[in-house]
Amino acid sequence: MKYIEVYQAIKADIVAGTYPAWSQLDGEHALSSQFGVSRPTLRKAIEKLKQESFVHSRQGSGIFVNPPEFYQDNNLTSISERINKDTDLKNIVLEFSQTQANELLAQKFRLEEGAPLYHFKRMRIINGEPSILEETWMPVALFPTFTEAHCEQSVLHFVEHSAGHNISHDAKTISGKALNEKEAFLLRAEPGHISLCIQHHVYLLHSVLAQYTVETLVSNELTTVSIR
Amino acid sequence: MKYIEVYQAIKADIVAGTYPAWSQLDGEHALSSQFGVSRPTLRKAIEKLKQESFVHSRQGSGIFVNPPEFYQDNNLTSISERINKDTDLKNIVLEFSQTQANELLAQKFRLEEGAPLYHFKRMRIINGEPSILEETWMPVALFPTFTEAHCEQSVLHFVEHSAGHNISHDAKTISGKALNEKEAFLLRAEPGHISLCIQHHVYLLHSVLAQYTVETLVSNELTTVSIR
DNA sequence: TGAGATTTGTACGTATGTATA
DNA sequence: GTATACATACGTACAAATCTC
Repeated sequence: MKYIEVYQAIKADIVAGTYPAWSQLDGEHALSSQFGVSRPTLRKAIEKLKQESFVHSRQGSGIFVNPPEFYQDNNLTSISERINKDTDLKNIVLEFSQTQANELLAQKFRLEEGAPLYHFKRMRIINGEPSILEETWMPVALFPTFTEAHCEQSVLHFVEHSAGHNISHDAKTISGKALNEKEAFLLRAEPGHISLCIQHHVYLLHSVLAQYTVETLVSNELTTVSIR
Repeated sequence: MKYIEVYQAIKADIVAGTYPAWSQLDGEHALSSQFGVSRPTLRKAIEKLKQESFVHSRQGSGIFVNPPEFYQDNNLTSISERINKDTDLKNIVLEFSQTQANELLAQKFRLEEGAPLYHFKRMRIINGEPSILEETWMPVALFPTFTEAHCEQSVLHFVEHSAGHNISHDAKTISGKALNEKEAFLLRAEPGHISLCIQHHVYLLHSVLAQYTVETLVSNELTTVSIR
C-alpha cells in the first residue's frame, strides 16, 4: 500500500513540525516523483491527509500545511485511530468484575437479563493529570479469554486482534453532566463541576454490540475543525 | 462533475428509504454502467457516500446501506453542509444591533478594541419546538452590506455568495452548561437544566475570523458515528 | 476443506477542465 | 493572456478479501 507509506511520511514531517503552519507543500508532480509513485497514488495520500485535517488544498493554488490545532487529538477521533493507538497512555484499572445484565444493558446488548458481562472502570492519566474516567461493559460470551490484564492496554485492539472480531462502527453520544462527589474526587475537581461525557457503542458486523463505554472527561471542552 | 451527480442520485434513494438498512447495493461494475460513468468515477461517488456515513463497504463482499442513525443530521456536520443547507429551517431573529468589540472579541477578531461588530441573537425552531439559541458576532468591516434581513436565512451563505468571501474552516468547541433563567424560558426548559453549547469560529482564508457564534442547544445529547 | 468466481481495493497512465497566480 | 496547479474523468491491470459451490 504505497499511498499509506507516502501519507505516513508526509504526516510524520508535519507532526514533527518540519513545515511551518500555512506553508505550501511541493506540487503534486514534484511530490509524486520525489516519492517514486504515480500522481493518482500521491493524490490518494493527500486525500487522506486532508480528511484528517493535516493539510488543505485549493485548485490553482497549492497544498498547504494546517496548524496543529486542526489535527490535534480529541475523543472524537475515528474508531480506527482509537484501535491502533500504540501509545494508549496510562490506564489505571480501578475495578474489574463480572456482573449480570440489568434490563437496560440486556436491551443494549440484545441479551437475556442476567447474562454475564465484564464490568470495569479505568482512569486515564494524560500529561500526569487524571483526565478521563471510563466505565465499560462487554459481554462475556463474545470474549471468553478476556482478563483484567487486558484492561491495561487497548481493549479495542484486543477485540480485533486477540479475540478475532471485526469492528464495524462506533456510535458516540456527547452530553454534559455535573460531576458527583466520587467522580470529582478521582478527577481532582469540584463536585458539581460541569464536564463532558461521551458514550461509545462499539459494534461488530451485523450490528452486534461488543462494548458499551461511558467516558467522563475532566474537561468541559471538545474541539474539532472542519475544512471547507 | 459527474461523480457529484451519481453521489446525489444514490444519496437521494438512501434518504428516501428506497433501500432497507444493511441492504447491499449493486456491484461497482453494475452501478458504473447503470449511471454511464467509469468505475473510478463511480468509486469517487461511493467514497463521498462513505465519508458521510451513508454506506460502508468491505473488500470482497460489497457496498452496504447504513441505517438512518448513522447519517442523521447534527450540529457537527461539515462546514460545507452548513453553508449550503437550503432548508435553513425557521430562524427567529430576537435581537440585532451594532456594537463595539470588547477586549475578548477584539482579540478573537484581531481588531482594535471598540471596532464595530454586528451582534445578533436568533432562535431556531425544529419540528415546531424551540431547539437552539444562537448568539453571533461579525465584524462590520468585512460585511458592509449586511442587514437584519440576512439573519432570517443562512448567514454563511451570505458570507460566501453575497459578500464574496471564501470560507476556509470552522473550529467547533463543544461544552456543557447549565441554562440560566432567560435561556430556559426561551427554550421551554427548566433553569439549571444541563445542555450542550457549541462555539463556532468561522475563518476565511489567511486565518481571518469572519464569525463567532455560540449555539445553546435545548438537547443534552449529540451523536456521531464513525465507521471502521 | 478447497478451488474458483465475485467484489472491492490499489496502482499506473493519460487527457482535459478549471481556478489561481 | 499565459503558465501553473489542483480537480475530474476514462481506461486498464492486478491484488486481496470474501463468498459460493
